[in-house]
Amino acid sequence: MSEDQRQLYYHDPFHDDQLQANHETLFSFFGPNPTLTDDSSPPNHQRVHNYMGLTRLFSTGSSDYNTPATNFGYSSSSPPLLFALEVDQKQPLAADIGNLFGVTAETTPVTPNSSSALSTSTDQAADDEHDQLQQDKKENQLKDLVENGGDSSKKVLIKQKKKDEKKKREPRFAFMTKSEIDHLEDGYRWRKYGQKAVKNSPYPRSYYRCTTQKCTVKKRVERSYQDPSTVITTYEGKHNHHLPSTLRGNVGGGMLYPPSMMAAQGRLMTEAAGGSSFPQHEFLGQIPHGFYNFGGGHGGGNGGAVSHYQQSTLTPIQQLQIPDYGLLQDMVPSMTFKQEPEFNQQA
DNA sequence: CGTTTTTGACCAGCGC
DNA sequence: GCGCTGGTCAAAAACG
Repeated sequence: MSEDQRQLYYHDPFHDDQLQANHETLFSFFGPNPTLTDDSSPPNHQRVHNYMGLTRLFSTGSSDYNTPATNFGYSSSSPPLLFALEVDQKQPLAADIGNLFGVTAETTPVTPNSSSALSTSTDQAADDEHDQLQQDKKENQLKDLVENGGDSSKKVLIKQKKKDEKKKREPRFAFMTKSEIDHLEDGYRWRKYGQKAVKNSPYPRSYYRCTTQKCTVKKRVERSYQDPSTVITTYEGKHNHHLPSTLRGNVGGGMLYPPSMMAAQGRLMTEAAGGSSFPQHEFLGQIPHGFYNFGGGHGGGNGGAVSHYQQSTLTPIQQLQIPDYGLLQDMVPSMTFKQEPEFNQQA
């Protein structure tokens, strides 16, 4: 591992409250081009292609669109996570995070020993405590209402119940992506339904909804104001459908890795997940042969590469296990993760 | 013409 | 209660 990569790892664009990381899940797949800390360097290196799809990255390739979530072991007791991914792309990125995690349950406190550049764990704990207080408060209010009786109270009660139901949020998973474009292609079709200015940030936040009927998955896309080259994509909910067969300028379900990712020795920032037990695996060796030769960057026309990729035999990694999250390699069969040594040493 | 994006308005939660 | 902020709605505009 290079020093640059180390720097990249410890770059912390989320120590502020911009991401609301304590509610979310952030995963980090930083690549070998640690430009997060040095964006002054022009992209003069060859960007072989700049299109990728996490759809396949995080799905096993099986037809079970919920498999990744299952494999990831996300449950009501799972702490939030946040991925960060360097894509170094100009073309859309595919990122099927929503389907990846396919979550339905609420998040619960994260393990307190999670070392985090994101400061998510302690914040999460505090937040949950706060949530609990709020919940207690509400319960007391409801109790009062019931005890006092009366029609008006009933109405308020109903309203309150509705509120509570409405407030139940799907868990969220946020990805950091080093990208020049905001909305990253991820294999699903999204309709933008809102855009808001973000406090303390010159960059707006966009709100998208999955266009598939009865699918309630949403995602938010915003650019980090601390590192404008980084896009923060937050998924909420679980897709109840497969990838659309027809996609705009995309290959349905196709997964194309950018070289930066492929050579990334993809690593996971594990602090939110308990931070530690990633075995040392190499990633580079699993790049499908000839993968770099497809025509990404030319806009579309990448079916051949997908075909090639899909035909590639990827080395399964059985040992990769994330505490509380299950086997990540089931989700990311083409990738191995290197553990940042420092993450082993809990502060 | 159907779909998607834009954008101002609206609402809810929260802190003061 | 008021103001701020995040999130959503929905009509109009833009797009393919």
